[in-house]
Amino acid sequence: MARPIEFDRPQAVNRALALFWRQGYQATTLAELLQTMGIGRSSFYAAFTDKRTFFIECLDLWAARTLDLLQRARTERPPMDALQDFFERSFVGARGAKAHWGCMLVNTVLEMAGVDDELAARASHHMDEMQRFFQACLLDAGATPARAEELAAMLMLFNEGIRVSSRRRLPEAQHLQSITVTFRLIRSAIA
Amino acid sequence: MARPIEFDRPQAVNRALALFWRQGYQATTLAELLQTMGIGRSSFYAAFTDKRTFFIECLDLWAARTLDLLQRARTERPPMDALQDFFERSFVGARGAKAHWGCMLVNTVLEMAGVDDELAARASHHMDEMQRFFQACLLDAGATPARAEELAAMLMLFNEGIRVSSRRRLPEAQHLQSITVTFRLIRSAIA
DNA sequence: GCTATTGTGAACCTTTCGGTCCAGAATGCA
DNA sequence: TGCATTCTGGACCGAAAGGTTCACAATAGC
Repeated sequence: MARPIEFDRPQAVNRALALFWRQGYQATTLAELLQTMGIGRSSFYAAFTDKRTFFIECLDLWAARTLDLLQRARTERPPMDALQDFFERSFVGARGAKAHWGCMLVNTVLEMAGVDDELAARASHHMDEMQRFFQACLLDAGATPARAEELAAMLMLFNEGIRVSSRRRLPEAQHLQSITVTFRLIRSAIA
Repeated sequence: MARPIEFDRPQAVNRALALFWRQGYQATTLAELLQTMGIGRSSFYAAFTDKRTFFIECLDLWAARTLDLLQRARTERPPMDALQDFFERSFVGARGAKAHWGCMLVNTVLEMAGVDDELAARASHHMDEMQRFFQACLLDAGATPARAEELAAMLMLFNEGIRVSSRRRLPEAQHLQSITVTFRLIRSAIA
């Protein structure tokens, strides 16, 4: 053995992920990535194969973290509260400008559909997983199976909408109000 | 005078618009545009200044047409029917794969926010116009001013959501059902 | 302290991007 | 018919993209 990896891999990935999240796949150049990650070209290619493969790694990581966030909230609160908190925290808790970056899955679907369908499909697949989680929460909250499926679809639609909306940089109060109104509606539709 | 313009400008713009709509701004190359429009490079630059300016022209045109579609439907039907038809027709009436292209304004906001904020803001502005139209319809349908504003925001959120959803190529029945459910909800919230 | 091993930075390469330029072709007018 | 005008196709350009290569440097084992 010889020289070990000298850069902090997780940290570098985190920084790159933020770039992809904010700017999308195409608009993020390799030069930007390298500068943000603080590594050289050859180190990048040695560690991550290429830009596209690396993007997939970031995308999957983003999805895994988001799902994990949901699951942890679920252990601490009643199911519907966990879901509502998940949305609210995207806005009130978000440090920096993260609140305006939307959802990386939604961003990717819209950017890559019709351009790189494999990437779009992968993002879409992760959204299916999220929707199944919504559905499980709704079931836990007492909805009938049919109702839970219907409402989970509505909730995903709401998710897609509010993530688009958050990229428009509208006044934050609007988003919070949308969340309140929507969840009031959904809670009343469970019973 | 001498040689007149030899290509069909409106037709060329229409074809280019479809490309931008489907693939977005960045993924659409000049070479693709020229081939689709059936014109040469210099003709393009003579007629449309440059790619970015031309994209803005297409974006504005798309918005104007959409708003026009809404306004015409409004003269023919009761306000809420006009709105619901507007959404349904995006799916059942759409010839070709257009149903999977979503909304060019939404697509542009998500692609360009954080990359070219002027383009994103312009698309967002057009969405504000649409939302104001929603609001007017809701007022006509008998909602109180405050209620109309709130519901218009919800309807725009729904619009954003379903346009994302339509790019995911999910079974079409799901979209139609979302429309039905949402409008049933909104209609009942007016009274 | 020498050497084999392996990660690194920088120079380099190919392709493709958006944009410019110009010679020539096609027209209206005299 | 000939001239002036102007639009067109295609060659051309610099910049920037993603990706490859390689000499060097830093380490672990002896």
